[in-house]
Amino acid sequence: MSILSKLSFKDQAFKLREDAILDAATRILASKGFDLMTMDDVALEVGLSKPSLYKHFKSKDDLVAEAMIRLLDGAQTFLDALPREHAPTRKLVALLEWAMRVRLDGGLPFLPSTSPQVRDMLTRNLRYVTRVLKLNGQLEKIVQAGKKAGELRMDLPDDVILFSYYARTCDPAVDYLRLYSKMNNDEIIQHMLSVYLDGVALPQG
Amino acid sequence: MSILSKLSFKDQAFKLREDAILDAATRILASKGFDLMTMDDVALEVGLSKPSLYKHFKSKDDLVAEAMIRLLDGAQTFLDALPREHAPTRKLVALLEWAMRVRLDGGLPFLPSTSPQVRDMLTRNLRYVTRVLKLNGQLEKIVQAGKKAGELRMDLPDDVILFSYYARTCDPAVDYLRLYSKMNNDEIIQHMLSVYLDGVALPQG
DNA sequence: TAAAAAATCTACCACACAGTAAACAAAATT
DNA sequence: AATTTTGTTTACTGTGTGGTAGATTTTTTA
Repeated sequence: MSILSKLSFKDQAFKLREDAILDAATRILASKGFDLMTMDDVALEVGLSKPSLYKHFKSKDDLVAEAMIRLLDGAQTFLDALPREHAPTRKLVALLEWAMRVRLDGGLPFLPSTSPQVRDMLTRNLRYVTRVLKLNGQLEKIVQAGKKAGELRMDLPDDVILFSYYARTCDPAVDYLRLYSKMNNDEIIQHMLSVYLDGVALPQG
Repeated sequence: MSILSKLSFKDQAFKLREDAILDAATRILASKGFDLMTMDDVALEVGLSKPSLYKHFKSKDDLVAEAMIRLLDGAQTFLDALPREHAPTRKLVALLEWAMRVRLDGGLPFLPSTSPQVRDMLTRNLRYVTRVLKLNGQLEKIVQAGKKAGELRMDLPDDVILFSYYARTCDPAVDYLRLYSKMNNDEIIQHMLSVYLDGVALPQG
């Protein structure tokens, strides 16, 4: 076994542990939120001791930011994999559906609308901000294409369409529907998409 | 001055201080969120010492719950004051507009979607839950009336319309529009309402 | 104005949690 | 096998904050 392959094996193991930590952090974040998540929680869940976490992530903020970055990377990968020929709205819907499903499966919501402190912490993380800007730029183009194609309302500013879009990925209505309605995940997603696209009002005429 | 009027004067002063505390808590909650708000913050802002706060509210949770209750009472009052002859959707829109304006003026969002802990804390507060249930019951009836009147989509469950409604009162899109767009509050509100009612998609045909 | 009562504040406690130093164990290297 | 190196853990520190006891001031009553 060469030095190189040994190193890569080590790195592989290291990466595996890192993913396990991120998985645990993601689960706990999704269930308890940032402030109630302690580093001891994460260490217990992943089966390591707290100091070992700090070999991988230099702080709690860093750990959470990395979890969010992994989520964004997943979104980017999903978006990149969509057939180029799909209509703009179809792409938007597909990604939103993906984000909702991630969340309903115990994952994190896209937007950490949760609290100002988390938002501030993330905006201080360059790696995170870079990814947000990239994704945002692509989605902005898709929205503009959707308008041109006559799929999206021209009278709404791009901003409004986009921010409403992001907001749907962390919409508390999803949580409440899961808690208090008898719907399954697919029904919840379909209704949320329907409200986002067509609104709740009956079109007159 | 009789004993009775003295007592009522005292009570009045007490009530005034209590409102001042709630005002301060509301401002701080709206800006920093629950977890970053400390009782020392509130005491400083209102110009009292911390122990004095505890003469009015037995805990931080209690203080925050009372702030939310005051907000709900405001909503209830607003709803009660709406002319009975207004169409259902008009009532819904008026209340939603009111809630958004409160928030844009530095008040609290209706739904504490912020974090699971706050939600749990509130659901343990009977006074809060009672008000939520009452308001929810009335809004449910308005939604049903709106469907009957042909204003709201019949194919959407009441749940979906209602939870989406609540979610709009704490929609992060509002924050982002305020931060990153050049719109004034009225424009933001109009666009948010428009998206809720009619969606972002162009109606085909 | 003196005594009693109420309100308010200073100074503190207890606890939870992020982060770390140093002892300890395991692996790799010779 | 001996030695170094790497990785892990136990046990701790420091800080921030919710909450409180007791001193202190203010107000009320006589």
